[in-house]
Amino acid sequence: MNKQKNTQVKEKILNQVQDDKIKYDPKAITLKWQAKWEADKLYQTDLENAKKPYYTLMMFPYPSAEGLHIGHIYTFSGADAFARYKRMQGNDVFLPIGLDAFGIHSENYALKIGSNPVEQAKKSEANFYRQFHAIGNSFDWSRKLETNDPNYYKWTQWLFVQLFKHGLAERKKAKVNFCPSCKTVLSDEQVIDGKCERCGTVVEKRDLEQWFLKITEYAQRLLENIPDLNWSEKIKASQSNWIGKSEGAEIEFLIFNFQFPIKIFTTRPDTLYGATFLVIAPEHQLVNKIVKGEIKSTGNIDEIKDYIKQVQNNTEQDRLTEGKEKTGVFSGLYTKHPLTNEQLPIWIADYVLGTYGTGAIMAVPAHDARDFEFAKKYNLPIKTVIKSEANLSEEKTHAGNGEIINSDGWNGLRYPQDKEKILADLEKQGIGKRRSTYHLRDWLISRQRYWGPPIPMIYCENCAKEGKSWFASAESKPTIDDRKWRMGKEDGNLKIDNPSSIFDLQHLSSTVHHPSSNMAGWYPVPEEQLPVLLPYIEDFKPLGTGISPLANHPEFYETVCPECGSKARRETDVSDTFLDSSWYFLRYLATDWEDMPFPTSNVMLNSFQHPNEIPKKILNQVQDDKKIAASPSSSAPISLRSQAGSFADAQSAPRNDEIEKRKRFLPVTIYIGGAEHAVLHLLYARFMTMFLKDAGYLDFEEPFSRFFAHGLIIKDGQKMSKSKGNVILPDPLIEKFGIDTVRLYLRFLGPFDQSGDFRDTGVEGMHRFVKRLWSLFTNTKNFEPRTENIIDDKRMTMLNQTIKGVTEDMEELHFNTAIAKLMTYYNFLAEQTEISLDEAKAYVQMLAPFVPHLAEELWERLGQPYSVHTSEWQTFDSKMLVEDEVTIAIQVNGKVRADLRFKNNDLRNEKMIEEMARNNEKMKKYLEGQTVKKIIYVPGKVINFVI
RNA sequence: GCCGGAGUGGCGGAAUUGGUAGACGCGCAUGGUUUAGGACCAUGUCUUUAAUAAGGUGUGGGUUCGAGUCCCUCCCCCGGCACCA
Repeated sequence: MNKQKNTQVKEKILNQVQDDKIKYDPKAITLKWQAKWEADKLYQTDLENAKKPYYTLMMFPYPSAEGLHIGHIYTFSGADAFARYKRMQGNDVFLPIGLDAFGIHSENYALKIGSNPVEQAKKSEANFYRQFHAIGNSFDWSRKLETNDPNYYKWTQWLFVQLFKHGLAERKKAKVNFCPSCKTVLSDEQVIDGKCERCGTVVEKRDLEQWFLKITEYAQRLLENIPDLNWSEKIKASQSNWIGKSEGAEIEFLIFNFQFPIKIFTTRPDTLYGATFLVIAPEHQLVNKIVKGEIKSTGNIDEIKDYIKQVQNNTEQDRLTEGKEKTGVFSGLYTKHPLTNEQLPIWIADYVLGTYGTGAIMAVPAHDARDFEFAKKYNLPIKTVIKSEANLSEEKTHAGNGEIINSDGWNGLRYPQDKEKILADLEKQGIGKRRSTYHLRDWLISRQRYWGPPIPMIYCENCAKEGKSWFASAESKPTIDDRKWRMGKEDGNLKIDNPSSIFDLQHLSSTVHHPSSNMAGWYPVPEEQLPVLLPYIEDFKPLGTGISPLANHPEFYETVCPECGSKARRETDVSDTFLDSSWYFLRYLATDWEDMPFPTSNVMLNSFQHPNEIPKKILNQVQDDKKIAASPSSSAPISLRSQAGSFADAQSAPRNDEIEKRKRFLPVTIYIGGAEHAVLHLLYARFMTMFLKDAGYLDFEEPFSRFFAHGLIIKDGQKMSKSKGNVILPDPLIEKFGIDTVRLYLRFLGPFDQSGDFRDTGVEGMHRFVKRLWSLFTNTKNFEPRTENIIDDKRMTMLNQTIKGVTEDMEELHFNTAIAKLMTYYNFLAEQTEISLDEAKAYVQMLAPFVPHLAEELWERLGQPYSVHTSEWQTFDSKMLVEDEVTIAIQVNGKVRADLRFKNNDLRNEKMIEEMARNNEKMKKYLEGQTVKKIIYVPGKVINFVI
C-alpha cells in the first residue's frame, strides 16, 4: 500500500490559478502554524536528552522601542533558515534569543524620548519579542535572557569578581578616551578614527582613574589561535591587525656619563649600525628627569619645557594627522652606540608615541621615512647600512630589503633572510633581546552612566591607609604568588622553563601595573552578596563630570568594608555593555539555574595559569596534571578551590549528570553576526572564554567553533539609516506580501556574507514565485493514486541533482544559490503534466527553511505527518547523479593532447571513441595517417591512444 | 604604507577539482488574456551579423588541447590597521 501511496500523482493546470481556486492567504497560514508550533513547543530543545547537540546562535540585538527593522529580519531569518535546515538533518538544534538590554544604546534611546531606562526596557522588550514571534523564527522561547535581568547580571558581576581575584581587573590612572556627547569613557575598541563608535563625536583624552580588564595579557594567545578558527577571513584579518603584533628587538643604550639605560624597540635590528640618534616620546620618564634636573642635561631646559607644553596642547588627532611636519627638541643628552661606541644625540619628538613599545626609538634615517624627514629638518647625520637594490641616491631613504653594508661583523648578511642571525648575535653580546609588542590595549570597562551592572567593588579608606587590600587577605595568597610569576613573563618571549632569562625585572616593575601595589583599600563584593542591584533612580542622566549618576545616591554607595567592617564606599561606575555580551552565549544553557552562571564542572580543574606566552603543549600538560590532582585529597590551593566551589561544590551526582549533558552544546557550533564586531564583541568573548578556561570553569578556550559574518542590507548604495531617510520598515512589506515572501526575498537578494542592495521591485518577483508555488500544489486536478511510478531516470536525476546542490549550498549558507536551484526545479516541474509524491515531498522540504509557514501548509496538504520542520531531509541517491556526458582527457602515447566530451554510452565502444577522436579538430594533427595499436581507457579519467 | 576581500550583461548576482560564461531573479521588448489598470500566461533579451560565424569575465602578459577560475605585471573598489619604530 505504501508503494501505491508513494506514486500518488497530481496533474496541475497552470492557467487556472485565478479566483475560483483556493486563494493563497499568507496571513492565515502564518497565524495558523505559528500558533500550532507554539502550542506544541516544537522548537524547544531538550538540552539533556539531545542526541546530536547543535548550537546555532545569532548575535542578540539591543532593543530600541522602534522595533525591528529590515536588517534584523535579514540576519535573524538567515540564521533561522540555517537552523531549520540543520534540524531537518537530524541535529538537536538549539536556537535561543535574548536581548542586550543594558548599555548606552538603550539608555540613550530612553533619554531621547524622555523616559526612564527601567520602564523603557520593559516596553522595548515586549515590542521586540512580539515582532520576533511574528517573523516565524524557530527560537527556543523557553530560554530567553535579558542582560538587565538581575538573574543575569548577578553573574556578569561574578565574572568581574573572578577577573579581579586573578589580577586581571585593576583600577589605574591612564589617559582614556572620553566621549563628550555620551558623557562617559570609552574603550579603545569603541573609538573609530578618533570618533565615538556610537555617536560619531570626536573623543577627548582625559586623565582618569578607571577599571581596566587586562586583555593584553592574552594578546599572544588571542593572536596565536586565529589561524585555526573557522571564521570569515576578513574577521580574522581584522583581529590580527587589531592585536597588531610586531616582532623585533629591545636594545639597551646607555646615557653618556650616566648609568641610566634607555631601552628602545625596533623591528629592524639589522639597521642598528645605521642609527645616528635616538628619539624619545615627550611622555618618556627620562624627559621628566631632565626637566626636574635629576639628570644633568646640556640642553635648553626652557626650550624643552615649551615643547612639552606645546605637545600637550595638541589634541590626539592633531598629533596623529599624517603629513604633519615633524617637530622635536634636542634633549641635551647623548648616548653611546652599543656596537660602535659612537656618541649619538637624544632628541625629544612627538612622532614617537609614549604608549607603544618602550616610548623610545633608535632613528635610522637612511632606512625609515619618518626618521629621514626628521634628520633632514634638524640636520642630523644619515648613514646607509642596507645596499639599495634600486640604486637610489644617498639622499633618499629606503626601507627595503637587501644586503647589509657598513656594519662591522654583519656585512654581507641580508635582510630579511638573516634577521634571526642578527637577533642571536645581539642576545649573545648582551646588547638586546627579542621582544614583541602589541597594538592591543587593556579593555577599559568603567562607564560613568546609569544603565548597566554596577561594578561589584568596595573601597575602604581605612584599609587603604594601612595599605591593605584584598590581595593582602588570606584568601588571595596563592593568586599573589601566581601574579609575581606572571609579571616576570611580561617579556613576550620568555620561556616557562627558563626563568633566568628575565631580561630586566626592574624595568618591568616600573611599567607593569601591579594590582597589589595600587589596589589598596579595594575589595570585591563577597560573592554571596551578589548581585549588587542597580537601584531605580530618577536622576539617571549622565553628568559628564567623570562621575556616575549613582554617586549622588548614598543609599546605594554606603556600605561596610568586608575586611575590617568600617564604613566603606561602593564603586558607582557601571560596566561596559560589552562585558554583558562577552559571555551571554554561555548563559543560554542555564537560564533555569540560579546557582550557576552556565553549565560548568563542580571540580576545580586547575589553578589559574598565566594566559600569555605559554606554549600550548605545556599548558595542556599542566591542566592534565591538575585534573588528576583535583581528587578529594587534592593538594590544590584551598582558596582557589573555594572560589570555584562557591556555587557548585555541593552538587549531587544527578546534577553533575545534567551539567555534563548540557555542556555538550558548547562551544557554540555556529555563530552568525555582524562584521562590525570583529574587534569588539568577538574579541571580548574570546578573551572571556580563555579566562574562564584558565580559571577552570570551562574546558575549551575558543567560544565559537565557526563564525559566519553576514552582510548588511544596503538601500540605494548606502547603509540604511534614519538620517539618510532610506530606512525600510518591514511591517508594510509583511502586511502586503506575508512574512514567507519577505524571508524568501531577503535570502535571495544576494550572498548572505555580502552586502545586498534592497530593491522593493525584487520583492514582487519573489511574491510571484510564492504564488506559483501555491498554485502548483493546490489548484490542481486529478490527484489520484497511480500504480505506476511516473518518475523516469531523467526526472530522478533532476531531483537528485537539486537535492545535492541545495544541500551543499545550505551547508555554506549560500541561500541565494540554493533558492535559484529551487526555482530552476520549479520551472522543470511546471513543464511536467504530473508530479509524484516523492518529488513533491522533497521539494517542500527544501523550501521549508525559507518559507516555513507555506511549506508546513503544503506538507499537510500532501497528507504528510506533522511537521515538515522535524521531518528528515531527503538524501540524494548518488547512483542517479551519473551524468549523461563526461569529459575525458585524450592522450597520445601518454601525452595529453585534448579533452573530449563523450556520451556515457559511446564510451562502451572503442571504435566510437577512435572515430570521435579522429573527427576532432585538435586531435587531427596527432592521429592523421596513424594507426592506433591500442586504446587504454581508465574509466572517468583518461583515454590513451598508443600509436 | 601593511593586511584581508573583490572586479562578470541595463541591475542583484550564477558558474564542482581549469571543461558549452551569463544559472536564477529583476528590468526591458513583443504577443495573449482583461472593460481599463493591475495581476496572470507565452516568447525574446551579452556584443557584431539576415543567417552561418566571430568576439566577450578591470589591464597587459604567461602556463594549458582548453582559463572568469592557475601564475606574474599594473589599475580600480570595499573593509581593517597605521607617525606602531
